[in-house]
Amino acid sequence: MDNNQNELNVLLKRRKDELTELKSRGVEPFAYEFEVNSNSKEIKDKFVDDEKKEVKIAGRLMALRKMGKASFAHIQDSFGRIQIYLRKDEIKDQYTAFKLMDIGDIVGVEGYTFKTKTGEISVHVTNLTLLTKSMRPLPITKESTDEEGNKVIHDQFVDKELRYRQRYVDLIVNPEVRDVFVKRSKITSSMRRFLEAKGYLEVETPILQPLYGGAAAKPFITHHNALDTDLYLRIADELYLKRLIVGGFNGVFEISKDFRNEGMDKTHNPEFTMMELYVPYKDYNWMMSFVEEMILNISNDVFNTSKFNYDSMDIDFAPKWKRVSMINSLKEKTGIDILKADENLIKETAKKVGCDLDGISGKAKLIDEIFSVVIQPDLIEPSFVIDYPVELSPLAKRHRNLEGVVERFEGYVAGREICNAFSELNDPIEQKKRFEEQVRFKEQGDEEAHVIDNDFIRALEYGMPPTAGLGIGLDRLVMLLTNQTSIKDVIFFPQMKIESK
RNA sequence: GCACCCUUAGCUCAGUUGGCAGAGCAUCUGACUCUUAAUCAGCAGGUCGGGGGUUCGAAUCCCCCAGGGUGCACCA
Repeated sequence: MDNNQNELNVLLKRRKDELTELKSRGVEPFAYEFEVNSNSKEIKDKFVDDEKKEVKIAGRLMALRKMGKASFAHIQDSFGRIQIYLRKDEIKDQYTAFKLMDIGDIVGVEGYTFKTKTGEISVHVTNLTLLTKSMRPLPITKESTDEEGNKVIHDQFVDKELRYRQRYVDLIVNPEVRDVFVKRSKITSSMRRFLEAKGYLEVETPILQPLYGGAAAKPFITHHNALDTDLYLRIADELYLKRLIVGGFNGVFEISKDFRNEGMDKTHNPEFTMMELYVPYKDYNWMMSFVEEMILNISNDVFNTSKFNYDSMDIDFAPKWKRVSMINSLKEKTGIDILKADENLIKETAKKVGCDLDGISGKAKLIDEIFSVVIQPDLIEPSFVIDYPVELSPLAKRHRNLEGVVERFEGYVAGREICNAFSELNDPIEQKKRFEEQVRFKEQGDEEAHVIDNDFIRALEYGMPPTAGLGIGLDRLVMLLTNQTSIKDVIFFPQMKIESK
């Protein structure tokens, strides 16, 4: 990139010249360390009027107001911004060096706290050390305060492409971006603590797999040279985690990346983060309560509330979430019993409710499609949709009472799916039949149908206890809790096309 | 994958009917010891995303390409 960079070259050259000039004055432009004993936030929080407290802080110069023999500047550290004040008569040569510094340079500041006559808590500099000379100009944004005291940002750095490709710049100049990712980290660690406190073991299973399974999706294919064999990047953790339940663990979970070779949009990135949990001797009813408890716990832990607003929708994670039977709700909305209806009737119904049937075949997929049109958009408050057609769920256990459905639920919030869970199928004979059915789907052209995993069958043959399993898409959960409508805004480095030139 | 929209200075954006490519900020020069979107004066900065076409003349109209965004399709 960087086409047409004459002007940019001028700016880069200027900074290079300054670097040379600083070196010739004996200033090391890339220092080795600097010990701090405070930060921008702590200084502001603990400031007492008339107290000149000695502090050492470090940060990036983000605004400069040079006035001949005295200057103000704002430096930004990982906690925020604070103003510094420098006088030539006090810091002498360092003031000359300061005049060669730019927005973007990282400095170490020694000084004492004070309040300016306009009331801003600041640091009066007694020693200024250049820590890193910035060789490239940052996008300049400016902040002001309107009459109501709200912060107004001018010339905000908004180019989506540049922000995603150069996330480091985005993080420097758009503080709210940083907040989202801090929240993301806290959500993940809160979830991890919750699961560990319940006594479940965090494990790691293969990302490179000779067979892919556990979900309906197209995989990425890669090649191992020494084994001279193709391997798949995992599309789900499920089948390996269930092998570990066979192995006797009292509950295992994994938080990690899955990969699906499919389209990209506001809710899909080719690599995404999943949390999968498997707990022996439990079923999907137990898991529903568990999800309610876990999500509530995370929202209270990280946000101190169970109430959120997502994309103008009010959401409350306080239990108990609504239970919606897929079969019954479809009966109510369309008047047909989808389990008894034949494919033609279902197809007619699908057309009637306005489904786009391109590329959709088979009873199960038609049902799924009708559901997504007539039910899903109304699931704003946290809800569990329960009891799915067996054809859609080859790894789930048949319902103990209802014919044709499995014990499965998906959690929906704000019309979006956030988790998927079931009573796990542990009958190896039936599992084999279900896999064989998937193979038939595949032969009929369903590219996403499961492949048969004989080692997994073998594991089940040794005996897997009744088990409840759960998958939560972390990225989407983070989107909900941080009110982001694009998955790209909760992933540091979303997948982009390769930069040309 | 399909449709539509966007791409002009380092950043944010104007640019009329096709008629000399503009502003603010940043940079540069100078002034300025409590400023805060600092201020004041001056200078400079462009292959208008790339390529082709129409035209006396294209940032502007047409075609192709690239990147990005949005919607649809598919999926979690």
